[in-house]
Amino acid sequence: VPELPEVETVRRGLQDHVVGRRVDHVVVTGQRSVRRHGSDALIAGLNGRRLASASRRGKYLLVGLGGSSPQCRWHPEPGPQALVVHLRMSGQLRLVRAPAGSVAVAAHTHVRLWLDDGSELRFVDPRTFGELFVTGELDGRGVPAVLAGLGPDPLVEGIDPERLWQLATRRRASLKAFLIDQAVLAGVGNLYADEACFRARLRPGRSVGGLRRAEVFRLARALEEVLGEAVAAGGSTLRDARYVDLDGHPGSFQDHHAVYGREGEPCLGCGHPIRRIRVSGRSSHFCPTCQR
DNA sequence: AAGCACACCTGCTAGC
DNA sequence: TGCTAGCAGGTGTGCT
Repeated sequence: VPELPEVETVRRGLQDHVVGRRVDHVVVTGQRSVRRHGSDALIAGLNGRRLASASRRGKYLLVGLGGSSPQCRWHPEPGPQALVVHLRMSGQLRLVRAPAGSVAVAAHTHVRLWLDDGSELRFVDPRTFGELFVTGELDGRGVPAVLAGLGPDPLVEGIDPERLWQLATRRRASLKAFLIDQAVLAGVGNLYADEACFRARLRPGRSVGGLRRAEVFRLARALEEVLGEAVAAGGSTLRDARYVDLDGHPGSFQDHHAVYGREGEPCLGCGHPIRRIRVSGRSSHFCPTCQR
């Protein structure tokens, strides 16, 4: 559920309240959240480091690390490093500004970072799909090598409709599968794919290779609009998957969903009941009269 | 070789 | 009312 707009909202919170702080102490209580390189590597990579920047690529958060760069056996490469965070399905980053240790620790808190201003950054994740790791090997834009397979980020690089059209014509898969493919665009997930399809008046089950050029261009515009509005609204917070920002506040874009989570409810455009089907294994919502 | 099924998890809910 | 089976989905892997 956390997709580009939700992760971007968390990024902005980090930018405003965490960037510039130094990590004084790291505690890992959930090994699965640090499974990529292990807790020793995370602690060694973060201890004493300055959190120098907060960027994002797709659904990945990238916190640039400054300050002393320890030559340790876990991060022998010289040059810049970054803390990479992926929230996956249920991960949350929460900032506790009260004196460290004075606020009850929520269930499923797996990593705690004590910062030099007395605040504490916590990683909470009931389903433990999310992860944190420190990596070197950043390219010129500060993107880790492990994320090299991601396509352009709609907010960072923008959406090139011509490129989207070129990619679409070579495929036989569904429009839904195309949109949630992170190599096509980084950051679009099931929810915003459905909302963009509604705005472009295209059914998610359409074969993407069968789309006309004008339809793909319409899709590019729809994606830009939906993602932009969702970011402005602070993302979507659903009933079950309760995404919240750094301060625990929900987003409000769920109040503007046209189709997602609205099965059986009237289409905002024509009143016809919204339908839900499975496309490429994903729950897909659409209006059968407005979308072709 | 692209495209698909499946595993990984826990919390919520629809349906007995 | 209480229980459980099923569903939710991002990504990595493995199979076709």
